[in-house]
Amino acid sequence: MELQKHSRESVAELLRRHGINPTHQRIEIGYALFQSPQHPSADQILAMVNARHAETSKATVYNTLKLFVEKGMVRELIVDPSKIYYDPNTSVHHHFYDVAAGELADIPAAGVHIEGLPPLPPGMVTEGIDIIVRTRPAR
Amino acid sequence: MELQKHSRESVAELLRRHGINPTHQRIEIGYALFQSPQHPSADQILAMVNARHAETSKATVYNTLKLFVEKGMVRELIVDPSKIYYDPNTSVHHHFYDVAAGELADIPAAGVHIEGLPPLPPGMVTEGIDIIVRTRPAR
DNA sequence: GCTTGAATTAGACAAAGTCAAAATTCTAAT
DNA sequence: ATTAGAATTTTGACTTTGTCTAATTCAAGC
Repeated sequence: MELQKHSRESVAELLRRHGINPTHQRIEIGYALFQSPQHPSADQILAMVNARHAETSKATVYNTLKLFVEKGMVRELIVDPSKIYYDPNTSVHHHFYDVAAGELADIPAAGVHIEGLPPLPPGMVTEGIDIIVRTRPAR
Repeated sequence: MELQKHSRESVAELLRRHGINPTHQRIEIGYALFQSPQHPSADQILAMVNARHAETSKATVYNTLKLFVEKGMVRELIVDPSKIYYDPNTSVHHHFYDVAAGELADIPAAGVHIEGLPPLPPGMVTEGIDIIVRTRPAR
């Protein structure tokens, strides 16, 4: 399964498989992302990568995440108006989003059906369908 | 229907109905929002309101939109990682989002069903369910 | 008119992400 | 090993969106 813990070696191999040259910084960024228990944002990845000593710069993190997305290795999640979360699971799935904690949890797509959607606007094709179940703690 | 063209008078009445004191600035902001053919962002509303002459400040637009949301008159749509779009239609519905044009279109909820969602995480309640069909022009 | 609280303003500020140019690293060819 | 060009990273400035703060204005009640 894609979401198993990765070693730095397997991250490098994953990068190569997606047509990405595995530089030191890219491996560290990929490793941090795939090790994270939550879908991290860019600034969280930056903090993780640089936790022990400076490994990489902010711009490199952003540039690298953008490359990962372009190469289809990672998915952007847009649930918060001020930041992007990154999801290493590119298979079709959806999310619970706890708005109080700012945390995402995967909903497996298996068994989830949407019925009754109207036809697309003319001339358009679907890029994806996001289902976000916004949750908050019960009071 | 909620989405019919509004006069400034009917915007004022709508504000009162939502427990909002209808000041001049609030009426102008509400009028711009309800007149917009698209779901506008804050900066678009600011530009519309101030098109002929300075009617209000940026901070007032943001403060006012926040109040409209709190009072349930307007809904925030989060489909773009860098800005919030505002939707005067607070009934349950979903959206097509053209990522190339940055434009939203309503999908009426009637007939739309989601089946197969798992139970919520323990201790949580649903605040809402967003379905966003991301579209792009066909090539 | 005065007072008080609500509303607005203007400019500063913060956060997330981007940009541009310089520096550094990488890679392939010799 | 060296070189050259491409790729990548770095640094600090910048942009955009939204927030904050203190001063000012407005409106309602007395």
